[in-house]
Amino acid sequence: MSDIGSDAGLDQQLHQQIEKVRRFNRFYTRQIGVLDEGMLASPYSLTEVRVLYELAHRDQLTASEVGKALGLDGGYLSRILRGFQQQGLIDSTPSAADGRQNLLRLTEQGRETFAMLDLRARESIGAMLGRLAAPDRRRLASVMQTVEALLGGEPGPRELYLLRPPQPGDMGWIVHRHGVLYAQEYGFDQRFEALVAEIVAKFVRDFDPARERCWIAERDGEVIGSICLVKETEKVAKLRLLLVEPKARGLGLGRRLVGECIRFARQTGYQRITLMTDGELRAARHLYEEAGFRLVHEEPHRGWGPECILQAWELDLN
Amino acid sequence: MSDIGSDAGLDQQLHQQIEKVRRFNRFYTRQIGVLDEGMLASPYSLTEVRVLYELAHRDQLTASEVGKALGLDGGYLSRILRGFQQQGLIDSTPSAADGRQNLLRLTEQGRETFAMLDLRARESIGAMLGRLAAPDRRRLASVMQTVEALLGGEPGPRELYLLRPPQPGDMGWIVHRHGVLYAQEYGFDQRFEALVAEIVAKFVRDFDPARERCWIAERDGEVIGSICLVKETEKVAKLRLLLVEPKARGLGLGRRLVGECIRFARQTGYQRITLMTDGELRAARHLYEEAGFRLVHEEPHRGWGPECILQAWELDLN
DNA sequence: TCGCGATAGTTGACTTAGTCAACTAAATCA
DNA sequence: TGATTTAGTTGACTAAGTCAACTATCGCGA
Repeated sequence: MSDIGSDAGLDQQLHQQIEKVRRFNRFYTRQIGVLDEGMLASPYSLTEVRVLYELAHRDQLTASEVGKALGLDGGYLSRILRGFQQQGLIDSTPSAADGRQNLLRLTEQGRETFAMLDLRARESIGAMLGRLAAPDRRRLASVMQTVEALLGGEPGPRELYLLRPPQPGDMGWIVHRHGVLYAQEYGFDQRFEALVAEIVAKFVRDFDPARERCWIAERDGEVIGSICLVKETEKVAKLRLLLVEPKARGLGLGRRLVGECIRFARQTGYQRITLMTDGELRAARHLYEEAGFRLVHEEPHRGWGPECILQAWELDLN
Repeated sequence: MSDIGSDAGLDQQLHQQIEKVRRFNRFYTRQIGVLDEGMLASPYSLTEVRVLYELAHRDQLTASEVGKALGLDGGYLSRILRGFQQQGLIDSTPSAADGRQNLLRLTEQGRETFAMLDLRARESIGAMLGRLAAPDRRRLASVMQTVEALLGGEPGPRELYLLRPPQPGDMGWIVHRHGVLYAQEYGFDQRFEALVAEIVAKFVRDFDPARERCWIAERDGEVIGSICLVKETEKVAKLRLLLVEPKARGLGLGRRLVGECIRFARQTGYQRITLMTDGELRAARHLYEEAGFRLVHEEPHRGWGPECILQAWELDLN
């Protein structure tokens, strides 16, 4: 998916964003420093506190697990743990399963010590939050979650996707995303979005559950695609509102959606499916051809800003 | 720090917020660690890089100013600066004004060295941002600024939100959020969402730029509210599609939106504003009353699932 | 104008935090 | 069975940072 263009504008925007992030990093480094200051009063170093944290939150850990979790040097960690043991904060029992390992757990005293440190950390953050008004606090928490979600977003091996019937909000989503994506990619204006809104409204208003259907594709709780099949006449159905989010392209979702429509149309007794599309939509065109649709008509159209070519496609279901 | 009320609820909320902040701190500490990793390859320690940063960004600094800015120990800093001087990165000239001070500046070579380090830092952040889609990047930058503003305790009147004309996608957003929120709060079904879609479509189709308007409220690149004023007759305007996101309540946004509409209606020469609302919407009702609207009619309605009471309100201008 | 407390900067002695490499003992694999 | 890994320990080392004592200068008030 090559982006719109490598404008100098885009580039400059990225630079500004980088500067903002750096600024934030400097700021937050200092902020964390201030918050950690409280820990300096305790006889434990920051690293030691983090080790205690790990031990308090997962039981029966081995030294190497702690080391891996925190990225610590083995030798360093070994000494920290010996110190803890001498102070009676942890006890270690040789693992039955593996003679090389020791299983570590906080003792009662260790638990108390950690609780005290934990409380202090909470207090220091509580004090920071206390300086904010309640709505600002809420906002801060929510906004921090946003940062985490945006950056932590391990794309990883995610679920494929799920097709489901529409729920409240989905119809609006269809309008919203059509508006955004067609503006971005073809420069269509609000009139196009309004047309989609009308189509959607009509679909819901005149909905015939026996002969019409809408599918929403969802992945990780996020809508990533849509398609509807509506009745045009008793024998002819119309495919509408096909959309696949750019970030969900390449999953075969488009093909799947079109496939569902065709299957449903056959099963419901239609003899033909029609659809309208814009000639510019390469990916969509490819999908339709692949599914057996034929281009039956095209004409220029100029109602949404830039001129485009409206195409009518048909598929006979014999 | 005695809080507003020692509700268990408030208290628990604060605790959750504290946990979120701590979680964020752990997360971001690691994040910064990853970003700083690149610096490890250079012969300069993180502190040294920060000192160079200060020197590069403000000229004619004295050692103590740098020390204060970064919270460094004087002795430590003194040695770092001597090192820089020996490597030819900075030169220091005794201050004419104060014989104790030395004015520090980067040499040409120092400037080059810093540029190299700075580029590396930018690249590492650029790589991080590069993994995000453009809108997410914008959002991240903006949200980080918000964290900074909230914690930096700039008492200055910071930009709470921004009102702007609609862009592609916004109309769909209005439909989407109406659908979701009214389903959540009143159990309305898709027919309500469809009605909103129709209203929106009609608004765009028949839009009269001179006498109609729509405002979108945005915060951190995220839409948080909307309102439209449409022409009903030459003398009567209708207020529609007022929505404030739950998480943006308490900012006075609703009042502001209604206020904008009234101001615009006056200025445009309307003599009356009407609106329809549901009797259940307490917050909205309060807003309208406050703005001077009177309830002129109500009747039960049952087209969107649960029964509700449709109310007509009016405001005479002047 | 003298004197005193504060500030700018330096230096030596020290601690803390963390790294590296060599080692033992147990586990795993071919 | 022997070769290789892995868990954990230890000693020697370095980098990063702190602390306190010191000199030189400044600025202010008596």
